[in-house]
Amino acid sequence: MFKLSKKTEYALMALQHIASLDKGQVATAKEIAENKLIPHSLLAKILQQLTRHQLILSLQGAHGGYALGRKAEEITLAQMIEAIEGPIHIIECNESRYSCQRDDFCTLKNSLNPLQKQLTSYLHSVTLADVAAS
Amino acid sequence: MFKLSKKTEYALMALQHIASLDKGQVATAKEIAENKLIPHSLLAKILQQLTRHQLILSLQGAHGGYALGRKAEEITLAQMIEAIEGPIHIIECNESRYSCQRDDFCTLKNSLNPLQKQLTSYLHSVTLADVAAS
DNA sequence: ACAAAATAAGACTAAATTAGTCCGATATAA
DNA sequence: TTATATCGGACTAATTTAGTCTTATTTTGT
Repeated sequence: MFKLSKKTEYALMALQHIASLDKGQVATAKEIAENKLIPHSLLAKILQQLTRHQLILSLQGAHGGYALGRKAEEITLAQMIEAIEGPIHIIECNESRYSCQRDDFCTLKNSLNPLQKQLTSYLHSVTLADVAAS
Repeated sequence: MFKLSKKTEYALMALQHIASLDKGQVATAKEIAENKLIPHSLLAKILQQLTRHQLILSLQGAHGGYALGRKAEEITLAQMIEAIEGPIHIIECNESRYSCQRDDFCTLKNSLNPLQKQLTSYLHSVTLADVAAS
């Protein structure tokens, strides 16, 4: 499927939420889950991934929660998606460690290269600030 | 995953192959399968789908096979992908019959609309002629 | 008429991915 | 020291994708 996963959708919703916080505020996984109707323990996992990728930062313990890791203008859509789904390759043979029996004659990779480039350059050009504005 | 399925890859390979035929020639599923290293019975299914969507036309019986249904310049990448994967929607809530509990407050759809539009307009602008040229 | 070579169609199985849950550990504020 | 969080990993269930198999139909050539 040429589609973002539910996890990614949830991640984007959560990031929108976190981006809307006032400076100094944090949001808990529970708050976000209730606010956006996302299963709490699934969202918890997603927020952990975003934290590992440093899109957000976490404060542990009571009164803990999440805040943006950097300015919304500096978080690209590409980074958000790739934090959850891994590197974006529209076809499998674009992946780094992929070796294919068709290597010597298959031209699909070349044929779809423009699409791959178009897409990734677009995803790098849109930021959380743009996404959150809507 | 933000990726084309194997079926779609196979479809594109097959279309490239068929597009390269001389006028009046047809290619059998078996030929294409051997040429592109695609499982024969899977490819057979894929070619049937492409036929139903009229991207190619089939000649049944002995000496039968497949040929392009119209000029390569008139077959868009969008049509090829959608013949196999169905309508392209980067998020689920863009789908026609999707109803969502978050409808009244979720802005994700709006936020990602530019991406959806960018992508589909690109896919409609590229044709099999472009794809086959590589 | 009949055999051979194709496509057509649908049921079916297996593998992989996605979605979601649960639990025990750790961190921190009050 | 208790309550409230995040962290991390194992686990299960559901869905999608990939691929197979079988039977029927179409068409050509003999």
